[in-house]
This record gives sequence, structure tokens and C-alpha cells, in this order.
Amino acid sequence: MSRTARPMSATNFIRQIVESELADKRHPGGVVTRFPPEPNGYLHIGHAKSMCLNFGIAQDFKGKCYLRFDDTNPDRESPEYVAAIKHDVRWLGFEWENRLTHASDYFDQLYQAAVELVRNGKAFVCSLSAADIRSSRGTLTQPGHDSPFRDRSVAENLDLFERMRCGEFADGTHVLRARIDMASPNINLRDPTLYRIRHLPHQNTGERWCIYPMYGFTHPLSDALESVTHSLCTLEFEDQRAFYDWVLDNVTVPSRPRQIEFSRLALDYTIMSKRLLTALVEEKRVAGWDDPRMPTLSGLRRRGYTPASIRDFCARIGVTRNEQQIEMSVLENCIREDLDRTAPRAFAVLRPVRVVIDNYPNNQVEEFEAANHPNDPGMGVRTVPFCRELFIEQQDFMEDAPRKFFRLAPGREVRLRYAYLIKCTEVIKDHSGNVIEIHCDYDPASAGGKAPDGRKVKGTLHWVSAEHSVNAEIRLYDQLFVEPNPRADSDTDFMDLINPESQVILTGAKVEPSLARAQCGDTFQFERTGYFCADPDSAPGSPVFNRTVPLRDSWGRKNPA
RNA sequence: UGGGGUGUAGCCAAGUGGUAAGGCACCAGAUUUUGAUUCUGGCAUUCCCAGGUUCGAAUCCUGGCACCCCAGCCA
Repeated sequence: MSRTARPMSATNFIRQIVESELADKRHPGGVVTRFPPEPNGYLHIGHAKSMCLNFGIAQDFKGKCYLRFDDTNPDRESPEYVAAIKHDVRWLGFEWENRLTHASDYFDQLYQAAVELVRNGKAFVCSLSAADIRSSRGTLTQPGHDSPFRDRSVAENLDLFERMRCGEFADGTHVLRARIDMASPNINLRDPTLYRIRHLPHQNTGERWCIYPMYGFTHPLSDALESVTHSLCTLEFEDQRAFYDWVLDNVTVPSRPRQIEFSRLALDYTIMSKRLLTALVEEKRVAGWDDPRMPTLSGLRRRGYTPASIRDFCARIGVTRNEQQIEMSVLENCIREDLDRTAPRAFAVLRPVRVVIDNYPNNQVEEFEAANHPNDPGMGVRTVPFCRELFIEQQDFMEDAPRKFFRLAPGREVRLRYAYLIKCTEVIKDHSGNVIEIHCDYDPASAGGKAPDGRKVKGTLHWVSAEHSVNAEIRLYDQLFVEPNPRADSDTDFMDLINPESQVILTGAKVEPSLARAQCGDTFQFERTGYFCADPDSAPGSPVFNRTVPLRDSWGRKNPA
């Protein structure tokens, strides 16, 4: 499997815009996009959508895409996040080559741009407190009023701004504001803040600055400096576009990018807000950013999702301006489709119960050949050891079984896949009535699982040898929340909606011997059970597997446990 | 009448005046040594609603309705 991303097959309204502009020769320098994460958290699947869009357009239209860290707020950003983001971008299959940048790389130019605005009377130093700025901004329905500092002279503004930069003032004492229109119906145009004072070291620029530019000012200029042609962002920035354009209209810039918005991704039964994901991590409600229940790329990776499956998902959901609330089944379908093709099969018994084959020789061991993939002989075969005592799945035995239960029950015959047909002769229970041992007879003529006389045996079970199997820990994962949209009800704390069964740890699982040497990240289909992935917690001889996704199960769906 | 957006099936989504693609989900059947996979068929006489224009409207016009975003010195 190639590490490079396949282009998104589907088109969308943004690609159509790019295409028609290219047809009109509007971009002689080629199309340029950018993926601009803030390094204040880990990337999630919503970012994957943005990456597929931005890097995908660059790839398909022979353009370029920058990976630009939007690092203008030093108190939330850290090198740990920078490193994690770079790792995740590469993992998803995208390459920035020599186009790794930071908004902070442009702090000098940004400062000069601010000075230019001041010189032209388009910006002023405001010495109102944050609270006063807020109250003078007006409301959604009422205009704001001008700051008393709005008409400071250019000379005074220049002097003050310079002194802000030199560290003469404490945090919060002054800000630089654009001089636009306090009565604008668009609140973003009511003299928005351009620079604030923060005496804080920065993850990239260190101690060099104590004033930091705001997003709304930084973003259009960074785009222009990188000759970005299409600045693609999510819908909540739509109202900011007027300010984006104002900046580009009022500062001398080398190029003229265009902002286009698309809707952000929401997935059922999870959350995509970085603030809330951070809270889950910090309050230790999950094991970390890479907890397999998290919608982060690192979480999905640890869960067993492949980059290709996530790219496929992004292609399937499309890019529009509609609110997107996607069902989990879409994502699950993508990983099942990928892993069905690529994951070798293996036997693992999650909740074992002992089976004794009374008519099988006591010390005999046979090796049966098993296909690594039933539909792909190229994936080869392995052998699995068989002996008198085995484990099967507790769920595969029922004492009083209905007609349609195609598994083991007293007097009934099933196939042990690749091995023999066995018939249940006796059930042994403990004092509280739990089945602890199932006795069977096997048909010696059915080696390999073939019915010698062609008799129909509907049920086929997976199994492991009691003597040869390996103990394993298996972690079952399910949706993180019990509500499709945990944020829907503002009276309910989303923490209270965490699914208590989102992680179920099985410590007594028995897996076939070949699985003892599973390497972290190896994926398997445990037959009849699901897709699993070896966790980094695995140790030699004691593997740990995460369930990526269960197999589709038309029996279990109709007969919930 | 604060501003900006969005309404096509349960969830996504094509569609750009010529008679509703596709995916997921769901249902039915075939094949199957995984109740998996695969395959086959079904699933919107109608596009938020109401009028209008037109031979013809999801597409154009008018008027409603519903939902989302915006009042950080966050991004």
C-alpha cells in the first residue's frame, strides 16, 4: 500500500471553483493551499477532512500545500503538539516537503503591516480594559460606540505601539485595534483587536516578542505572504471574511488570496471540539490523546484505523456548506472494507469455555492448515495445533438453543473450522449453574472440517487448543458517548454522557500461537469476531489487542445478548 | 428586517430549466468451512412550505418557516 494519498475521487464545490478559475488562467503561479493547525492539541478526524481537501487539491491540480502552524497564542501552544501534528500529517499520507511554516515566521512582516495601518490612520492603540472594550462593542442588535482612544494621533499611536513591542507595558494595558466601524452590523468589523500584549515565551520565537498578533490579522497576511490562492476554512469563520478582505485591502501585500468556507465535520457519539477533547485528557477520563476511543488521528491509529480508510471516509462524506452530522457506520464501513482486504485472519477466543473431545486420543496433537485469507490465496496459510482439549467462545454454546442457533448445543453437531466436526454429548456446570466444560465426540473422518458423507453442518466455530493457545488481553471499544450529540443539551455536562462500556477489558482471552509474536500495529481479523490491532502495551508472549471494529453480525443484531 | 449561512430519503450527497446519480444504513434473496466477505433485487411520483413564471421547475421569481454561526485582548 502506497504511503501517498490517493486523490479524493469525488468533486465538490471548492474543487469546482478551483477548476473553473484554472480554466480561466486565473492562477498562473498554480494553486496554493494551506493546512493551518494551531499547535494546542492533537489532530482529529475533522482535521483529516481539511487535510484531504487542502493537500488533495494541491496534489490533483499540481499545486502546493503548506503545513503552517498557526501559532499566535503562546499560552496555549507547545512543541509537543507541533511534533504530534507533524507525525499525524505524515501518517495520514501527506507531504509538505519544504513548505513547513509558522505564522510566527512572519511576526516581523506582521509588525510592519500593523505599522503601515497605523501610519495610514487605519489602526490605533486602545487603552481600554478588556471589559470596557467588550461593553463598548455593542450587541448583536445594537451598534457599539467608539473608543475614547480612537482618535489618537498617528505619532502617538506609532510611539505607543513601538513601546508595546519593547515591553514597556503590562499585559492587558493596551491593544492595537483596527479602525473600521463600530456601528457595523458585522461585529467582526467593530474595530477588532490586531495585537495584544503577552509577556510569555513562544514555542517558536522564544523571548523575542511580548506582543502577539490576533488570528484575524495574522491569517490573511500569512496567506498572502505564502501566495495562497485558496484559503479554505470552516463555516464559523464566514463572518470574518469581511475582515480578512479588509486586511488585504489595507495592507500592502504580495498576493491576493480568497477565503472559502466549508462545513466542519461532526460524527455521531463523539465530540470534535479541541477544548472538550483536551478536557477529557486532562481530567483523565480517557487514557490520553491516543486513547483508542478518541476521534483523534492518534486515537484512531491506536484503535487500528488505517490512513487509507480515513482518507476514504473523507472522500465519501464530501465537502459542502451543509451541517454534517455523520453516522459512525460510514467510518466503520471504511475500515471494514480496507481491513477485509488486507488483514490476515486468525483465531482468538475472547471469552473461553473448555471443550473436551472424549473420543480424541489423549496425547495426540495435529496441525491443521488454515488460510490467512479465504478470498486471497496469495496471503498464504498457517497451521494451527489441535488436541483433545480446546477453548471455544462462551457465546457459541447454548443449553436450550432455538432452532436457528447454528452453534453448539446438547446433541447438536458443529464444525470446528479447518479441524473436525464435533457433537456435544454432555455439559458440566458449577454449583451456580455456569457451564464450565462441554464434552463432545468428534468424527475422525471429518479432518479439515469436511463432512465425509456430505451431511449438512450449518455452524462453523473458531477455536484454539487449550494446551497451545496463548493468553492475551483484549480491549473492546465502543462509542465514547451514549448520546449521538453529547453537546446537544446544554444543561447536561458532556462528561456525564461518557459511555461506561466504551472500553471493556478482557484479560482471559486465548489466542492461537501465531499471535504471540504480534507486533504493535499489526492488524488481524479474528474470525467471526472482528478486526483487531496489536497495542503498544503488548509484551513478548503476552499480547494486547484492541478491537478496531466488530464484524457485521446479522445474528447478533437480531439476538442481542 | 442586527449580520452571515443552510434546507434533496434515517445519515451523507450529486444535481446548475428537460422529467431525482451514488455511498452508508435498512429490508429481501443467492453463494459461503467466518451468521463475515461477495453477488442480486428493493428502498424520494418528489427536493422545507405556499404561491408564481414556463410546454416543462429541486433548479428561476415572490412570500413564509425551520435550523446553524457571530458580541475573546481564542483560533
